[in-house]
Amino acid sequence: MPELPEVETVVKALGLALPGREVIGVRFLGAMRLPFDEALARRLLRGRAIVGVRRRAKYIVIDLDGPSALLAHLGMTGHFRVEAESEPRARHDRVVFSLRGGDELRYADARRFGFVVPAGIGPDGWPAELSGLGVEPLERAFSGRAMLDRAAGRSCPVKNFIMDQAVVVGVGNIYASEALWGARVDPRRPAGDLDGGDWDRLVASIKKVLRKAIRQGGSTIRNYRTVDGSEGGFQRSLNVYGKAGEACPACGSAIMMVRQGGRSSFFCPKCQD
DNA sequence: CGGTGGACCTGCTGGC
DNA sequence: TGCCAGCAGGTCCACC
Repeated sequence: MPELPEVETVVKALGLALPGREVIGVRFLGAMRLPFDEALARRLLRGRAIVGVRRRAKYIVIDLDGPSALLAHLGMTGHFRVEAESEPRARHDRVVFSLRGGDELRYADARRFGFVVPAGIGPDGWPAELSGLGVEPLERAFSGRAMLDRAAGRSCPVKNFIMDQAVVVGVGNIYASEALWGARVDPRRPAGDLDGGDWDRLVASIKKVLRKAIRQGGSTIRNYRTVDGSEGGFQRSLNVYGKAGEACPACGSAIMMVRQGGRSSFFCPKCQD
């Protein structure tokens, strides 16, 4: 489900709803990718106020006062809701945090690829679990020059390379295809074969696509919803993702789909080479 | 170390 | 109408 724009949208919504709220109870309802230590969570969280919500890569960090936090990843189908405790539980609710005042923060995840866990904050200001991640794509350090160097000698397809979270974070299957189309780069080209001009265009395209998608609240293709249940809007701006056989918006050629690393890639065989 | 492919899960859709 | 293959926005691990 969620790539950087979707996670960013969720973080913004949680950031409006949660800070100042005190956690007074934690319930683990079962079946998550990572086991949830309910006793530890109660000890770390109960009686503590949420002070902020931030994003690193596709991870969500919910900070509490003191050296503790909740670390979450939405996987493919994870989502948070903040609603009154009187609202009925959803089928796939996994963890419920009771907040003083009667609301609950609920994490639900049908496919269980995501998780929420209590986490400590390390000396770098982030949970230790987040070490080893690549550069944030909207920061200045993510540049064509840096990517040209990073990709030297790499033979994997450029589409897989830009989805490698150890290289650059936040780019997933939708925005990889969209950014490559915008930069007119064939997703099948070996990453190490791109020249400086290619990388300048591709990096600019990634930034542009992600920024626009953030402005539109992410893409809702099927599952994704923000915290209040509303949909994103960027699905209306997609040029190639999910559009095999349709006309390329730039040249009218039929958009092609190929499998790369077990994922579907969409591109225009005429514009992208 | 780098590249590839499968595993992990459930739910929905499209074709027969 | 009903069934089933195939596919889904992510990550991790084993194997070459």
